[in-house]
Amino acid sequence: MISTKGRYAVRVITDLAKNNDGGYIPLKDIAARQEISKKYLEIIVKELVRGGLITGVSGKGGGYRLCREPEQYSVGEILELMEGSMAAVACLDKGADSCPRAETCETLPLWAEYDRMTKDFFYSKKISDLI
Amino acid sequence: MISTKGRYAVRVITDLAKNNDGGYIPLKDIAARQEISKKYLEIIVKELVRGGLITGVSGKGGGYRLCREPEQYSVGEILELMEGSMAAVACLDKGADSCPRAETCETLPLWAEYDRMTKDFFYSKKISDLI
DNA sequence: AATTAACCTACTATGTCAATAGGTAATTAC
DNA sequence: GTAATTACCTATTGACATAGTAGGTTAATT
Repeated sequence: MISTKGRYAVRVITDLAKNNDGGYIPLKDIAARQEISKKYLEIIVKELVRGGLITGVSGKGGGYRLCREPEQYSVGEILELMEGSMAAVACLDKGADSCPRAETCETLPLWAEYDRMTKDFFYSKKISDLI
Repeated sequence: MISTKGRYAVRVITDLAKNNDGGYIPLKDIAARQEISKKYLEIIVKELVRGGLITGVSGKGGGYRLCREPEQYSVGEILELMEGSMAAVACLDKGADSCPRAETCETLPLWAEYDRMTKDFFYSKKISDLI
């Protein structure tokens, strides 16, 4: 299940795209529009900044801004950044020591197919599709 | 992410389908073949029995058996039984009090589309496809 | 009666989720 | 230079889920 962090992050990026006026948008405004606690959003935007998806500027007139055009953000990369991984099962997670049963496992191909489908879906969805 | 309970349950059903000889298969054998702790599998098969997917018989010569043909088991129903739900996001979970922002939420249609795709995928996959 | 195997209740360590709290640093307006 | 604004930082917390383990009881067969 997709966590609030991932979902809220997509909403933040969407909000920034929709309300872009060329300047910086304070988190306070995003929190108000999206009806999400500003305190919790801080955690999320911090990771978005660290991941290079948005930039922040302190002080009066400061706030956050997208780094690229909305059509260049895929939902997939946002989710992957926030959730750490988009793997459907532990066996397919990055850094998962390859299971000794992988060769004979009858279900692994199923999970792999689902994993591929999920990634294809979210990486092909762009923020511009949501506005 | 799909939990071990869900994944192991699919492996149990698949194992029962593959090793069906008309009789009952003791959990000990399944545990040995699948290399999963018998103790943990007990929890899983108990739920499969309660959900009406398999039947169990105690005593010598006892064990577990499928109730239907392998092609009549969808992976989706197994996962839904074990995980309690297959909802991709909390907003779409059964029993979720409908969000007041549902009408205006820009991301809800995205999650709903993903949710549908996931359910379609797993409900169309049958155990017979895995053997 | 002995054996086998399902069935049952309870417990537990670990980790993640979804936040909250309180403070510091940077930038601008006056 | 001071006040206001805003990002940025560390730490903590309660609730819940996950992935099991432990030990015992009932049921059926040989």
